[in-house]
Amino acid sequence: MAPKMTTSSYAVLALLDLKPWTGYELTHQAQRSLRYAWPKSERLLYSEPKKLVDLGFATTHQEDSGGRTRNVYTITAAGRDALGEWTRTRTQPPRLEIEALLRLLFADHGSREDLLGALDELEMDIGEHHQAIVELMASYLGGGHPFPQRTHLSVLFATFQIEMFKSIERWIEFAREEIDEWSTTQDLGMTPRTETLTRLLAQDQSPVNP
Amino acid sequence: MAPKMTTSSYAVLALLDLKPWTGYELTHQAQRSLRYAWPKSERLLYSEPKKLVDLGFATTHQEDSGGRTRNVYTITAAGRDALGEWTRTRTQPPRLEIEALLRLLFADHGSREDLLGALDELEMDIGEHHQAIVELMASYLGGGHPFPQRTHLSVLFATFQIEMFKSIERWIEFAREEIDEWSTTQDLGMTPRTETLTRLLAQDQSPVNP
DNA sequence: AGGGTCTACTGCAACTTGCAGTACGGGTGA
DNA sequence: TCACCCGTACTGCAAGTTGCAGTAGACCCT
Repeated sequence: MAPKMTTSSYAVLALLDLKPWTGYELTHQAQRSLRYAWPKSERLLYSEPKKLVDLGFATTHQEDSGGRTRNVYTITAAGRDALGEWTRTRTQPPRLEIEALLRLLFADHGSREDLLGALDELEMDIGEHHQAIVELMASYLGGGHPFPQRTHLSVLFATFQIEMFKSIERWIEFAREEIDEWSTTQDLGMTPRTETLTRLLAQDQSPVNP
Repeated sequence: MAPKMTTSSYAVLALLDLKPWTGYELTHQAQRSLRYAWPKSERLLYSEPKKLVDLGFATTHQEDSGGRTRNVYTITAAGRDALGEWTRTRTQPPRLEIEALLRLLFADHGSREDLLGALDELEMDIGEHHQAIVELMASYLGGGHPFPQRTHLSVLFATFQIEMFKSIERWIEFAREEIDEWSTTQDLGMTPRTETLTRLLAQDQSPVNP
C-alpha cells in the first residue's frame, strides 16, 4: 500500500516547492515558519520527505558538506501537480489546544494561586511567540525575508498572529482582574458579576477591553 | 508497567469528580464541554476511564438501563488526591492548528478563489462554534448550567472563546479586504501596502479594525 | 415487518510524539 | 593537547491518539 498524503505531507511538499532542502534544514525551517499554523514534531518532519520520495513527489540525493553526508530532497513535477490539487480540497476545521483553559475550567480543584499561575504560564508562552513575530517583522523591513516574492503572504499571516496574541493577552489581563475579585475558586456559582458577564455574552458582546 | 497519566487522563478525572458518568455520557460530555480547551476523540474518551480504573483513580460497575448494560465510572479518594497534585504541575504550552492559515502561507500554489474559499471554510467552522457558545450563555441565564456552583468558571472560560471567535472573524474580514486588492496570489512580494502592514506589525500594532 | 436513529461500546491500522541513541566536526578552556 | 560541550544530521522505538469499521440492543415510525 502506498502511504497516504496527510496535511503535514502537503506542508512539507509546499516547502520543497520553494527550493530543495536537506532533512535537517527542513525540520528547522518547518518548525520556525509553520509552528503557528501547523505545529509538527521534528521527528515527523524527518519522516515526511521520505514518504514524498516513495510517492514520487520528491527525489533525494546525498551531498557532502564538510566531510559529512546529508540527504537533499527536491520536488518533482508530480509533486507540483499534487500541490495544485491540494489547494482545491476541503480545509480541516481549526483545533485549539490550550491546557491553561482546562485548568481554568477545573480551577475549583486547586487554589486561586494555582489558577493565576496557569495564566502566568500561558502569558509567558504567548509572550515569547509574540515578541518573536514582532522581531521577525522588523527583520522583513530590512529585507530579511528568505523568499522576498512571498512577503505579502507572510505578512498577512503575521497579522493573524499579532491579532491572536494581543487578544489572548488582553483576555489574560481581564481574567486576572475577575479572579482578583474572587475569594476562592469554588462554589461561587452565578454571582451578580457572573450574571452581568453571562448577559453580555448571550448578546454576543465581549466584556474584554480592547 | 502502570499506564501514564496524560493531560487527557486528568481532564476525564476532573469530569468524574463532578459526578459518576457512564462511558457514553463521558465521551459526549467531554466533547461538548472540553472541545475548545482540550479537543479529544470519542475513541480516546472511551479508553481513558479504563486507565483510571487500572491506576486506582476510579472504580467501575455495570448498571442496567432499559435492559442494556453500561459501565459507570466513579472517582476514588486516590483519584481526588491525584487531581489536587495535577493543579500544581507545569502547564503545557498552547497549540493552535489552523489549516486555513497553512493554505494562506502557501496560497501562491493556488488561485485567489482557492484562498478565499479556505477563509470561507474557516469562517463557517468558527461561526458554528461562535453561535453555539452564545446560545449556551443564553441557556445559563435561564438556569441551565448542569453544575450551577461552577457557573463562574464556565462563564470566564466562555469570555475567552467569544473574544477568540470575534477576533478571528474580524481578521478574516480584514484578510478578505486585503486579498481583494491583490491581482494574483503570486510574487507580489513587498508591495507598498505590505510594507505599511509590516511597519505596523514591527511596532506591535494590529491593523485589524476592532 | 423493515428501516432509521440513538445508545453503547470494541478492535485495529495508521498517524504522531517524545525520548534515547548514534555519530561526526569545530571551538574553548585548563 | 585533549577533554568536553555544542551544533549538525539523523534513526529506532515505545507509547499516545485518531478515524473508521463493526457489533448490538432498544425504540419509533410507516
